[in-house]
Amino acid sequence: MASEGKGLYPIGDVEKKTGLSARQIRYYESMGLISPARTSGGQRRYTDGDILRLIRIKQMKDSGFDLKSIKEKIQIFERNLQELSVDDISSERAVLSSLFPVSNRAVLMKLLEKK
DNA sequence: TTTCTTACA
DNA sequence: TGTAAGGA
Repeated sequence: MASEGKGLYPIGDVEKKTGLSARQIRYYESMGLISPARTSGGQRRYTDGDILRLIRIKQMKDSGFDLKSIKEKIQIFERNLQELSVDDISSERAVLSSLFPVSNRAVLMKLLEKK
C-alpha cells in the first residue's frame, strides 16, 4: 500500500482494503457512519479502526441492510461497548478486531441488544 | 498521480 | 453509485 505501517491511510488504500469504492466511503462519511481525520491539505486519512468499521459496514450492506439500519446498529454496538465491564470481554480491541466471532456470540448479542 | 468537491447526457 | 469537470 502507499502508506504501509504508518497506521494512517489515504482513501485509495482504504478502497483496496475494504472493497468499497471511494464514492461509497465518502458517502458513508456524509451519512455520519465514519469520521476520518484530514491532512492540512484536506485529504482524508483513515486509521485501522476506521477500516475495521468500514469492513463491518460492508458486511452488513452485503447482508442486505440499508444504511439507516447499519448506522443504528453501529451506534448501539459502540454505545453498549463503552458500558461493558472487563468481566464481559478481555479487551475492547478483542471485540473490535473480531468481526462477529462465533466464540463470542453471547457477548455479541449483548452488544447488539437494544436498550 | 492521487484526492477533493460538485453535479448530472 | 458511477463518472466527468476543474482545482489542489
